[in-house]
This record gives sequence, C-alpha cells and structure tokens, in this order.
Amino acid sequence: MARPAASAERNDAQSESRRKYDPEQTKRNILEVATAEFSAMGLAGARVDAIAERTNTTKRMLYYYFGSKEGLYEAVLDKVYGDIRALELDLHIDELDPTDGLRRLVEFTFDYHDRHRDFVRLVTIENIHGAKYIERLKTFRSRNASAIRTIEDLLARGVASGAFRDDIDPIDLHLLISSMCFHRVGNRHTFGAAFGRDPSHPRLRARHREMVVDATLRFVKK
Amino acid sequence: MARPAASAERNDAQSESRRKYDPEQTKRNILEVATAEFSAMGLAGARVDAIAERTNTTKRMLYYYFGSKEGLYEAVLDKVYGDIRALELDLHIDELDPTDGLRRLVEFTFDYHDRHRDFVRLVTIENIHGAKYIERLKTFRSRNASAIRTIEDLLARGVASGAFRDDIDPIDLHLLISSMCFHRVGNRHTFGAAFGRDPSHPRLRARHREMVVDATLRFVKK
Amino acid sequence: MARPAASAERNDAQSESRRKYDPEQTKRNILEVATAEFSAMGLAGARVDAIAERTNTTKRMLYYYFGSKEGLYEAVLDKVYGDIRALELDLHIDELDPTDGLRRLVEFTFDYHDRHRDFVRLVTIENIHGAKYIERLKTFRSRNASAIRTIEDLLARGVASGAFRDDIDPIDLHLLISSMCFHRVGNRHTFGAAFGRDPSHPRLRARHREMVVDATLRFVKK
Amino acid sequence: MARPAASAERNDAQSESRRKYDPEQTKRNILEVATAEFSAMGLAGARVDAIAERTNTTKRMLYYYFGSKEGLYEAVLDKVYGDIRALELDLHIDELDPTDGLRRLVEFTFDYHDRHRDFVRLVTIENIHGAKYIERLKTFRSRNASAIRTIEDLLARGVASGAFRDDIDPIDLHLLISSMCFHRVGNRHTFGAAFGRDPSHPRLRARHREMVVDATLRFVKK
DNA sequence: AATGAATGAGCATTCATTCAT
DNA sequence: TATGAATGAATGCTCATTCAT
Repeated sequence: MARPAASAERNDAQSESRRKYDPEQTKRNILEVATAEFSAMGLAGARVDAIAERTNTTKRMLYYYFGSKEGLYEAVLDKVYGDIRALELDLHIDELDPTDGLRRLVEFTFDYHDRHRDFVRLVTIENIHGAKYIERLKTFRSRNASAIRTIEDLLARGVASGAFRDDIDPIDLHLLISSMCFHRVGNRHTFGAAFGRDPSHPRLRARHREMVVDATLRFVKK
Repeated sequence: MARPAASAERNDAQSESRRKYDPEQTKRNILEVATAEFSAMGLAGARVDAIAERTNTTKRMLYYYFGSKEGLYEAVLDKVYGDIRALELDLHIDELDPTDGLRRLVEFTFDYHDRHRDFVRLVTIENIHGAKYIERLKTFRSRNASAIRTIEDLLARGVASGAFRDDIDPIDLHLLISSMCFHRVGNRHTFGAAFGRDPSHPRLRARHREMVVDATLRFVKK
Repeated sequence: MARPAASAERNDAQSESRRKYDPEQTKRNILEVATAEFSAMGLAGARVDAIAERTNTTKRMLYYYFGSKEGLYEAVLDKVYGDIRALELDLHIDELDPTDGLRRLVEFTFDYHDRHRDFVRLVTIENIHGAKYIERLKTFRSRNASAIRTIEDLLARGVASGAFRDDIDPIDLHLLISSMCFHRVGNRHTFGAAFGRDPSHPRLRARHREMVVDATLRFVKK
Repeated sequence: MARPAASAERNDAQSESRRKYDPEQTKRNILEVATAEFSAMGLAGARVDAIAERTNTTKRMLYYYFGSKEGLYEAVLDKVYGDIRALELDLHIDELDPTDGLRRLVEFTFDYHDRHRDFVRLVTIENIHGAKYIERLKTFRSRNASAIRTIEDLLARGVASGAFRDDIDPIDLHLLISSMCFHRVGNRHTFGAAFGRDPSHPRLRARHREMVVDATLRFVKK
C-alpha cells in the first residue's frame, strides 16, 4: 500500500537496503502499517501494540518518531490527505474544454475514492472525532483551496462559453461530486448489507461512474 | 428520540415516572444514553462506565438487559435504523405525481439526515466495522426493501407518464439520493475544516436542499 | 441423584405432587442441583445463578432457605456426609467373622466411593478450604466415631481369633482403606492423563477392588 | 521451592539481586507467589490481585509473562509436577535389591508428599477441573512414564529373585503407593476434623510411614 | 411462598506510555 | 539508534446478594 512515488529516494535504494539504521525507511514503514491499522480500526480501536508488531521496529521507535498514538494518527492523516491533492495538480484540467474538464475531474475523483479506501475510511474516522486532528495540520486548508480553484476555473469557462449555468457555487459543486464519489465507498458495507449488492463489483462500479458523471453534467448544464 | 410512553401505558404515565421498578423505562433510558455515547465516540471509543454514569441506573443493569457492550450497540443500531424506515411509510408518496413525489422523498431524506446526526454517525461507525453488527439484525434487510419499492413505484409511474428516463435502476437512484443527503452531514467536520463553511448553517442548508432536489430531478428527467 | 430414603415422606408423595407450594420439595430440589454444581465447580467456582437456573424455583428461594452460598454449601456437605455413615450401619459386619467382615467393609467402602463421585469431590473441595465448613456441622464428629467403632470391633475379634496382628490402630487402618478407595476416584483425571488409563473402566475397577481387599487383608493378617 | 539461581548465573548472583530489570527473577518471583495462592485457594478462588500484591512487581507483569490467570496456573502446574519426577531420577533405586529398592521408593514418595503440600493440593485442584490444564502440558505424560519404568524394573527383578509375586501390574502398584501417600496429606483437614488427629504430627507421620512401607511390601511379597 | 428487577463491590484483563540498558 | 521490561490507570464484565411487588 502507498509506496512512495518520490524519485529522489529511488537513487540510493540500493545503499539504503544495506544500511542498518535508516530513519526515513523506519518512519515510512511505521506510517504504512499505521495507515492500515487506523483505517481498519479507527483511532480508538487501533492498538499501538498491533501496529508495532507488524512493523520492522519496536514500539519504542514509534514513540520516538511520532510522540504518541495521536501524533502517529495525525501523521497518517497528513500523508493520506496530501496524496490526493498532489495528484489533482497533475490532471491539467485547464487544458480541456469545460465539459470535458469537468467530466475528467469527476472521473478522477470517482476513481481516486474507489481505489483509496483507506483514505475514505480515515476521513470518515476523522469526522467521528469532529475533524479535530486534521485542523491541526497546517497545510490542510491551503491544499483544499487549490481544488476549489480548479472547479472555479471550470465553471467560469463553462459559463463564458454558454455551456454551464451561472448560479452554481464551486464549493457546493465540489460537495456534490464528493458526496457521490465518497458515499458508495465509505458506506459500502451497510449498502451491501441492505441491498445485497457490493458497490465495488466491476460492473456496478462502471455504472456508478457513468451515473456520477451524468448527474454532475446534467446539474451544471444550461 | 425515545418518546415517553406508547398508547397502552398512557393511562398511568404519571404514576410511571414515580415507580422505582420499571424495566421498560430503564431500558429506554439506557438506550437513549447509549445512542449518544456510541454516536459520539464510536464503538471502541465508547465507555461503558460513561454510559452507566449518565443513566438513572447502574452499569450492572446495562449488562442485565443488553448482555454486553456489543449487545447494547446492536440494540442502539436496531432502534435508530427502525425509526427512519417507519417514517418513510408515513409520507404517502404514492398519492403524489412522480415529480412531486420524488421531490418530496428527496426533501424528506435530506431533512431526516439533517436532523438525525446520531443516525448518520452510527451508520458511519457501522461501516468502519464492516457492517457486521447490522447484519445480525434480522429485520434490517426487509426494512430497506420497502424503501426501494417506493422508488421503484415512482420511477415506473414517471416513465409511464413520459416525465422520467427509463434507464434508471431504483437502487442506484436510492444510492445517489442517499449520497447527497448523507455526505454533507457525516463529513461536515472535515468539510468545515477544509472550506471554513459549516454545512449545517441554515442558509447553506436551504441551498443544499435545493441543490439535492435539483440534481436528482435533472438526473431522472427525460 | 440422592433421593430421600425417608419413609415418613413417602406416604404423602401423591398429595405432594399436587400441592402448589411445597417447601420440602423445593429445598430438596435446590440441594440436589447445588450438590452437582458444588461438586463440579468447587465452592469458589460454583455460581449461585447457575444453581438457581437449573432449579424449579428462583434465586430468591435459595437465599430464603439457605441464607447464603456458604450456607447452601454446608447443607450440601451435611447431606452428603450423612448418607455414607447411614449406610455403613446397615452392613451388619458384626455378624460376620473378622476376615469376611473386613473384606465386606473394604468392598463396601470401595463401592461407595466408586459410585459417589460427588461425595469424593466434595470432600476434596472441603479439604481445599481447610475443612472449615465441615467442622461447623455438629453431627460430623459423632458420625465418624461409629465408623471407627466398627473397625475396632473387627480388629479385636480378629486378634482374639488369632487371625490378625495385634499392633494395628483402628484409625490408621481406616485411613489406609480410605486412601486406597478415595484416591483412585478423586484423582482419576490426573491419573488418566498421566497413564492413559481410566480407573473407572469396569475391568480396571474390578482389579482395583481385588487389590484393595488383598492389600488390606495382607496388612492385617498375622 | 524456587531455589535461587542455577549454575550459569552463579557468578553474578550478588549483582543480580540489585538489578532492576531481571526477567528471570521476576518470573520466578511471580511463579512462587502464584504457587502459594493457587494451592491455597484453588483456580477459581485465587485472586490475580492477591498474587500481584505479594509480588515484587505489578499485576501487569503477570500478564506480560503468563498471558492470563489460566496461563499462570498452567505454569505453576508445570513447575510443580516437574520437580517430583526430577527428584525420582536421583534415587538410584536400580542399585538396590528389589525389596530395599521398593522400600526406598515408598519412603521417598511418602516424604515427598508429606513435605510438598502445595504439590498435593494442586493435584487435587487439577482433578476438580478434570485435569484439563495438565493435559495441555506436553512433557506431562513422558515424565510419568519414567516413574512407571522404575517400578516395572523393581517388580521384574523381585519376581526373578523369587521375592515378589508375579501378578502385579506396575501402574496398579504405583496407584496403590500414591494413594497411601497422597490421601493423608490431601485430606488431612477432613481427617483431622473427623478424628481429632492431625496426620502431620511427627509421631503419627512416622507411624504412617512405617505402615505404608509395610502394607506395600506385604502386598508384593510372595 | 414466590419473583423479576436492581445493586455495589470486585474481578480478570488491556492500554498507551516510559524506563533502564 | 534501538530494545525488552516495566507500569498505573482504566476497561469491560461478573458475582453474591437484596429490594419492591
């Protein structure tokens, strides 16, 4: 899960594996395991011992690097929230016409949630805690601003071209898209229990993807 | 939540509150407090002692009636899930024309989620646990079937009258509506943290309500 | 288990079964169930709830008649110790010649232990508690005296007839016989685990019976 | 019980007692205290808190090393059962002639039970639990086999020399000896209560020791 | 005589965290 | 940098017993 995309670290990958003590590697390892545990069990349900056990190091190191269970949880949140926004920047939506751009953004959002259940679960968990941990992350707010700017730009261009309505709030639209992409992943278990359908089944997923795109475009279209 | 007494008990409602031994009252009291605690803290985060403390009885009674922490959690789920489906039946949507009926169903769904944060949180929590507790509840599946039947009927009538598209799956539509109603409540904390907006603010709520109805109708309309 | 031998109660057995409230029947029922529970679980391990559940009455009655868990345990002890001594009196050993009498006494002792595992277990349990409950039973000591008197008489007659040694203490002999009869029942589980043999198997029991008689007679013979 | 340190640790025995972190010492200490508690109170009657209190460490360490109350109880059983069989091997009974060897074995068995009341009580307790804990100990069965082999050898040599009967089963003989040695220790409280005699009184003990040897030899002799 | 409801004290166990090496 | 050992404060749960009816 969540292997580092970073190129800078790849260069000394060989020497790394030979080193006996590698703080960065140790931290990454802890974070990876912790992400799985927190996302699976929640903050209260997660066990520090369980995390430490599946790590290459000991419990002590976990405290050495992250200070506390909560500190580790925050670090996990930080990493996981960072990933999605970083990818959004790579989409080059501004190079597409408004409708295609919006379609692409929705599809990306849909796919990202579909593939990153850990992210979805952690957001869910964070909401149970009133988002108090995520508020501590300094970069959090600015990151989201960029997502809104993308939508703002799309809407402006769509309105200008006469394709879109002119009464849509970009944050509202973001919420609408998020809702449809998030819910079916985050609540797939109760959904499955209620209707005997697994929303992550390929056929259903494809249909849902179409539906979300369709509903979004119909909503913004003039 | 937990309205006082049903019809049969109505007569001695006054004397009831004075009685020292009243199992139903005791159970209701425990359930009420437990709903708040579980919804606020999650299953793992909830403390049996905390629940007992805010109860009129002792911790022992909690085990006397519900067997275990998990048993109590299941009882809470049962009660909370039962409430929404019961209300849906009172809407008499079948008496309205398809468009008005669908609008009414969406508004009801929106309002219910908006007003019952406990319900939303508990569903969220249940999903963290893979829905394993709700699956134990026998009545769960049949309850949801009735919700789908309502939508099915609406769609059929809308298609017949030429107002709606004929390629919409009722469960998909249910998912779409749920998504938009659920997400803004369940994830309102991270949403607020990200965009500095509280989605439960009256003005925003009214706008979201309109948006959800609008998006739904545009989606089904021919 | 342990039906009452008493004749006085037999007369109104019919009317008894018709009566709605029958204290004696209730007490007997409780005692029977309690004997099984205490002998199976020990004093600390026994559960008042478990006893009450298997009874025809409720937990309250158990306290009504026996005062406490310990009181009930004492009552069980009293009943169970009373049974064996009562039977010993029926043997008419004094009518047999010393060797035959001794053989008969040993066989009776062997058979009694073999058939009354509850008795053996309760004695065992009582010893774990330093015999403090049995000491409270007034009749206990006098009952045992009669058992010794039987042996004393046997030994005296055997010595007189020249069949037995004259240096044997009757209490020592009682201990010797008890040891051999008690141990194989009381410790049959560890014995079975250690040697893969179940000492209650019919063939083994017969052989042990022979052995105990043989060892006893060889010990007292001149 | 629990003799200080084995050979390897001998050198720093002094510094050891000063060390704050000494797992072996900690474990030994817990085991020692637990042996006393379990043997005095039984498995159900024993209190984890009571054990912890009399220890040099905390309750937590008890779980750290032994996992659970039952795990600790098993560890106690293992230690206590291991001790007796180990000592038996030191007797060099095979170097004595059959009669002297048997006498020596009986005396050793008598003395061991007489001196190790904890062992006797724990066996008793284990039988109340159907020997289910001791069956989990892997070494248990093989340990007992060696005890039987000793008796087998004695009997064979005695039969060969014409001193012993040839119809005695070694396990039966083991049971006979155990019975006489075990019972007077395990049931000394009820015995004392019944006859006003304490079987552990020196004079009585000496007489019983003679009696057991005598009864055994008379039983096997031709 | 009989009962379901109620209780406080206690019980085994777990947890996040820190210490000594 | 790294680690096994150690800990105090809870945590979920049970028990023998009593109350109100």
